[in-house]
Amino acid sequence: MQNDIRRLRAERGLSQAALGEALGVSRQTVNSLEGGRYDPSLPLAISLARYFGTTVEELFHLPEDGGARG
Amino acid sequence: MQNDIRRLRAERGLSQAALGEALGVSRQTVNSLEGGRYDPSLPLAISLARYFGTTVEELFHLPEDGGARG
DNA sequence: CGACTATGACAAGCACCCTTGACATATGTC
DNA sequence: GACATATGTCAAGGGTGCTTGTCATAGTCG
Repeated sequence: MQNDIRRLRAERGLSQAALGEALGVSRQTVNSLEGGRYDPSLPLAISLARYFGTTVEELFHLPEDGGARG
Repeated sequence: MQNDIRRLRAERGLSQAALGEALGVSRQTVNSLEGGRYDPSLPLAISLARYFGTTVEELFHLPEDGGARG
């Protein structure tokens, strides 16, 4: 499942550790999410979307989703 | 974590089993989600929101959210 | 009553989310 | 070279999402 965490974090000049702290998770969790190693829990996904001022649907993309290609 | 699954399902006249089948999960999963026994995974949450024509943020409410109380 | 549907709930089991702790590389500063 | 920050990755462990299987209750239909 793809996401835009890395891009949004970089736009804000945050380190993975700083983002993790702001969200109440470890830096390894942020790193794993950015690397697509696994999907966040629903509460964490909502917290992430809120933190970046966007929505869960904008931040995370289902595999069947296709993306903004067409 | 609260959600509006039961209400939306009832509005459509679906059984828990029918909804589960439409989403690719078991009826026990639907039952547990409605009963608030646990939160869905992120992919399932997105699928649910889509199925009901709403958003994850509308369908699921963080505990700190307060709700429509004031 | 007998059969079917819908719902609620529990148990065991597997996979996954997230944690802490650790090791490695790359960059920048002194 | 020594130190600090930022990132990537692995391991072990605990909590939880979802599965199949099962039992119980309530309502409807014959």
